[in-house]
Amino acid sequence: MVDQISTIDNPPLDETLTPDMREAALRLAIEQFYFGYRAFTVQPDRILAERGLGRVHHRILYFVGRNPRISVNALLGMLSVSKQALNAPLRQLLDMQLVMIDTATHDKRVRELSLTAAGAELEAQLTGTQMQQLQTVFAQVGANAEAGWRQVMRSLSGQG
Amino acid sequence: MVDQISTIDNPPLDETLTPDMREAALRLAIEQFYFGYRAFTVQPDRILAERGLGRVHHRILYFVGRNPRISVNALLGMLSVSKQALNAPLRQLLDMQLVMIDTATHDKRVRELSLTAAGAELEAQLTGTQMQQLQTVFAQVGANAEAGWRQVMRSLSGQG
DNA sequence: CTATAATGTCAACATGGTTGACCAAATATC
DNA sequence: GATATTTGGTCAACCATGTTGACATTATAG
Repeated sequence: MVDQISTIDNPPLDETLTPDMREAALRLAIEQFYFGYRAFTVQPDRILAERGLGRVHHRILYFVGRNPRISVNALLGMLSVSKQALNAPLRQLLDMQLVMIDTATHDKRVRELSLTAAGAELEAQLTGTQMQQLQTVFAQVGANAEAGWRQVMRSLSGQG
Repeated sequence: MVDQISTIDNPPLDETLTPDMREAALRLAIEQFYFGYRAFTVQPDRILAERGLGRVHHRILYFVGRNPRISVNALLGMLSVSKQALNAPLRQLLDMQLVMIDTATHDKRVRELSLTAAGAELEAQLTGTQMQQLQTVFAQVGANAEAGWRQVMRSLSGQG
């Protein structure tokens, strides 16, 4: 695999390739995806570990930060986890006063989640490392490559 | 977040953006990365689940397939896990006759791993769904966007 | 002969997830 | 107003995946 990365020079797919070369190119892409994603999660994981938190907490902080006053149910939907899986880490974030909870005025069953100032600060730190990492890479490869990357990612996640 | 995806039209970064817009663009990229990667692992996970296997098994099958006669130690290095973590799933794959083991001729301590025919078949099926997914997306977005995506991924994983 | 390396295995533990069951409070419906 | 449904919380049992530490085996190296 390291072999492939060094000997095949990151070829794009086109119709002139033999099936074998096409397969090799696609396998290389899979590996780049895997290692790229892994590299992308290293820094936040390190910061989280210092506070005894994990990736779940990061995801909660991220989505609550992006969606202030989000309901528990809506958050569950975004994270695609069960409420039981959310319960423990969310309660932990509430105890640590990184997330705060309010009862909705329109429906008193609904609990609305928001970040506290401290929570927003931690979230900014976590996401900041990833934003910086992306910014560095985007600066390296240029706006054209960046736009291509976005297009592929959007299409993959079904938004394109 | 869905809001952002639908209202901001996937802007590339450039120096004319305000800091706020720059941050929004980078956050959008982070989300695309997260959801894109998640979408990328859904299909293999489904196939694996049918056989009672997990992602670990896929990773083992993949790297052994790409590196026939790989030693246990080398495999550990690629997966970045402890030998204890590898032990159980690897033994399972051996028991299921998807991976086979040989003693190296040059050093009888070393055990060399390869896929059996059945293992190669399953690996091809698993990786095949991902290759097809990528191929579809690449065809949709064109060779230029694909090349950009590869550049970004390579740079992220530290190969560029 | 002894030290080191490659592998395998056992135990204890942490994390993050699942499903099922059940409860309370608030709202919706008949 | 009685009843059903929705939202949320919690307990328990379980599974998958990972960790570290300790120890044994075998083979190679010095």
